[in-house]
Amino acid sequence: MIQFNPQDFIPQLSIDSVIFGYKQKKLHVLISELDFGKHVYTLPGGFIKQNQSIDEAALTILNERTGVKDIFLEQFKVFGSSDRKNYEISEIFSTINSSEIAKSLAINKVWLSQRFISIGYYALVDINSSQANPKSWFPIDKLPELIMDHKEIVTEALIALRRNLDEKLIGFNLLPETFTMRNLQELYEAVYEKPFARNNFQKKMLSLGVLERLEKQYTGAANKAPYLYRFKTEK
Amino acid sequence: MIQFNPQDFIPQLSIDSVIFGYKQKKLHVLISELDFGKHVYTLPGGFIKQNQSIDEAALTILNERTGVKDIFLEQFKVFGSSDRKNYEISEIFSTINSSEIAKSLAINKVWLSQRFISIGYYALVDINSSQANPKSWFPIDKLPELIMDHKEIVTEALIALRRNLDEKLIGFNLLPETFTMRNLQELYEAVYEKPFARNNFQKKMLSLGVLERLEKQYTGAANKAPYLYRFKTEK
DNA sequence: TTTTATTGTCTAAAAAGTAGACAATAAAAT
DNA sequence: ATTTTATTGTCTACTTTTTAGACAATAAAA
Repeated sequence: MIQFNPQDFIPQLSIDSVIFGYKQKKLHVLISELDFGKHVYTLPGGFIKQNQSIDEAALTILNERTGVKDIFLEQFKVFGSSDRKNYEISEIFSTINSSEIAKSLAINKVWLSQRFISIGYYALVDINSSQANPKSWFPIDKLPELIMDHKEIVTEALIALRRNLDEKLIGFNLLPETFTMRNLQELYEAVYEKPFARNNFQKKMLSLGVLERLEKQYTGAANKAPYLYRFKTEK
Repeated sequence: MIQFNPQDFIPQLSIDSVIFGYKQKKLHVLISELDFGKHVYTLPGGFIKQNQSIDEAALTILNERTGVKDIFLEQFKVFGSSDRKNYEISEIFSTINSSEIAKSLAINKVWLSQRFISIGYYALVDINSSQANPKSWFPIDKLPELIMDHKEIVTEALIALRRNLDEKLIGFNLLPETFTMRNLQELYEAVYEKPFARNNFQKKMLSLGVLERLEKQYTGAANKAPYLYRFKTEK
């Protein structure tokens, strides 16, 4: 594991990422829990190396936390109020998860306690193919108390997700490789927090021409087996 | 005029703003021209004071350049590629328009030649109520060669504008206080670069319930006089 | 008084979205 | 083997929205 060295990073600028996952028919968010005396909850975040683009920096964070690469990731808003400081010096702990390194953090306390402007990213991952601790996934309506403005960042991320789910057809990133139409509908219902009519939802999705119909899924349930679908990459 | 003092600002972070205006039935963008030896064209930009929010900083830039305050302004994207440096040290000149201060710039050359991450803002102003030099307004399809990635920033700003024009009903910011339905339609046609059907455009706009119909506008033209409209603030 | 260029709005047609209905089916219950 | 139950896939009708065509009203010039 590497040493945290302030001069390798861009000062006063951070990245906070809202990593969305989907399980138990609910939208979840990946939260870092830090235990130093009291428990503190934060969004996964980090800093930008001098030789790294902001997208690469965000990808690095995502990769560290979930083990997933090659996933949907997009900046959505910058949080830059003038009083945006971490009075608890806690945000930084969320970016480095080794107690060994914690010692050197004291040295960097000054660096870290400056005002920070943060670029918000949101990511969509399939929880099943993620290596994050399952306990780190919190239902979006049952988040713990988050530090600083992280709650607001989640709220804004959800707005961005809703705006893009339909338009950019990114929902598939939250599901496993194959899924039923019902799975997809329940995902939409979780994101928009409202029900969709089954018949019309199916018609709409099929009309988009982005779903490939596969074999049927026999689960043993006493009813007609649904088709599995896969998101068409390209031809 | 104030002295530029690097330690008052957040390092390696800038703001570039795409200030849109509308005249002669075309969308225009405000461009700064810098003459040091050869002519260089840039977007109006600046830096963020340590005690300023990013929105305040963007507003300051807008105000300096156009004299307009209380106008629509919104961040739309961060530009953060790892090689984003100003090899010509020219971007900075666009942020300070006094040759007197230019001397002190040499001292800050190191500060300014670092890699910069830039927050893109776009603004909508009524050109008629702006104090900017009319020659600084360029039609968006006839922009001069811009430094760095400023051309790309304009392209992204236009995408953001198109996405929001309908949804947030912000187009009125580009027009004078009162305008005819034809004015409004031509604005939309300029932004989207496509024609709209006159009858249906009018029906649609009126159905939104945000326009207040005023008296007729008699211009002396040999035809039926159109109504003037005003954007309803609130009641 | 007639002509011309535009404006405001009406109606019909097409497209998209919504709601109700029902046959098909996988497996459990009889 | 037959019936029952829960769900799925799709069809049709209805409603709303969007698009296209038409035309009377009008301001000022001819």
